Amino acid sequence: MEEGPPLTRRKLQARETRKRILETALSLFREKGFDQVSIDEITSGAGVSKGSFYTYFQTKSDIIIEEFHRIDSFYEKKEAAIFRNPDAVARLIAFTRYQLDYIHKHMGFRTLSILYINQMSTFYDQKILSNRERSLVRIVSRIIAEGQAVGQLRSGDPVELAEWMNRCMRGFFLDWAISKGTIDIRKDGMRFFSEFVLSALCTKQLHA
Amino acid sequence: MEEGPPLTRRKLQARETRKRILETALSLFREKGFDQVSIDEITSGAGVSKGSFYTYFQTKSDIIIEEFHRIDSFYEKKEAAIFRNPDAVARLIAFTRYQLDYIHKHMGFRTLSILYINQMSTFYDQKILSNRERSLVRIVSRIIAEGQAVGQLRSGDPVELAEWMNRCMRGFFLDWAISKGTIDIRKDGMRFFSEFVLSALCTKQLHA
DNA sequence: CAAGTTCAATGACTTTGGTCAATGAAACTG
DNA sequence: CAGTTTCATTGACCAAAGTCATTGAACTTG
Repeated sequence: MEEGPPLTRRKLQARETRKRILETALSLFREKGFDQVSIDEITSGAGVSKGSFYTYFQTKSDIIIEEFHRIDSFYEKKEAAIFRNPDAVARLIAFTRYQLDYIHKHMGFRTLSILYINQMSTFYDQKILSNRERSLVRIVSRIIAEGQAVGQLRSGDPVELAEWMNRCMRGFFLDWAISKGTIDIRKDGMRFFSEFVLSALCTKQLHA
Repeated sequence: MEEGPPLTRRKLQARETRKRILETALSLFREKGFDQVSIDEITSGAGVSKGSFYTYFQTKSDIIIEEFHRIDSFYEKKEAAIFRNPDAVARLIAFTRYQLDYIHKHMGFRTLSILYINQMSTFYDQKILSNRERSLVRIVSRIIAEGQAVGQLRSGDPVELAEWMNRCMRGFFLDWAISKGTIDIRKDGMRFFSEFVLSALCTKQLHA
């Protein structure tokens, strides 16, 4: 999958150090919460110096970013199940349900906040959220394209429509993050999606 | 408008101090940018101690929050002009154009980032963005209700629909903030709104 | 108006995220 | 294998946000 870099002993050691920092940090975050963990705590826990932390990560929240990428492999894993649904609308609903469940179960609003804050603050942007290469965009735009082919969904560039749909959901996640989880992510999220966002994608209204 | 608290000399002095801090801070932010201004700089500029800053504001970004409220009086001022448009769709488009223009001209993506970051971080939430009392919600839900009455817009609770619409726009602003202003807020924002969000509000599709 | 209370204001102090010049072992090179 | 370069690692250092015990003038009370 990846190209093979020359794996010298040094590189191996470096990779090991990076991994140890990452895992120590994640474990501490899980235990005490992001804000309650200092970088000194992470590095002394991992048995490295503070400087080492910064050779591998730009900021404390970069650790969270690293974890975030897992969501895309989750989508990949669910792709087949999503496409087992009969039509585009059912697929989009299934997709959204998986998304809400995953974020509810594996991320939480605090992590999502950190992610958004990181993305707004950092200048060396990794363009994580709006990267068109993401599985998120790939899967949704595929569903949309197929829905258009059978006339179930409105016309327009499928990738752009996927971005627009995801953007609306991002608005929901932002509201959720700001509400500190007060909003019911699964119930309110599904309602917002199926009652509102989805209808922007359909050629006719779903609801009388 | 406000109830009259007993205005002792002390309270008067306190109000004056608060005002001086606020204005010094805003002026420095405008001059050098939020991140380039330290609290020490603000307080020494205002001729008060650092502790004073924290008796009036919880964090540095609270200053920005204070400014943010101006946008609602801007909406109020534009309300009449908005309602001069012939129908609900035209009004919603006009509203959105004013919104995008205002944010483009008077806020900028950095200020918006700070606002969102503040809202996600602070625990003593002032619930600024999703507060149903805001003019933003009042005006939009009024447009929607009138649009429903003449059958131009879909049915549903106007306040909820207004929140949903605003949420979608918040998604756009988040993307804009993350893109560091790379996205063209007025062009792309109008397109996103009129081509996508708006169609979730209409009984029939606008575009063939 | 004297004694007691409030509270705006202070600034030294703590915490913590982030920097960077120095180090030396590992990796090249001829 | 001696000389040179690379680069992971270090930890003292810095900047700046945020805390809090203390102060004393402004207020209240009897």
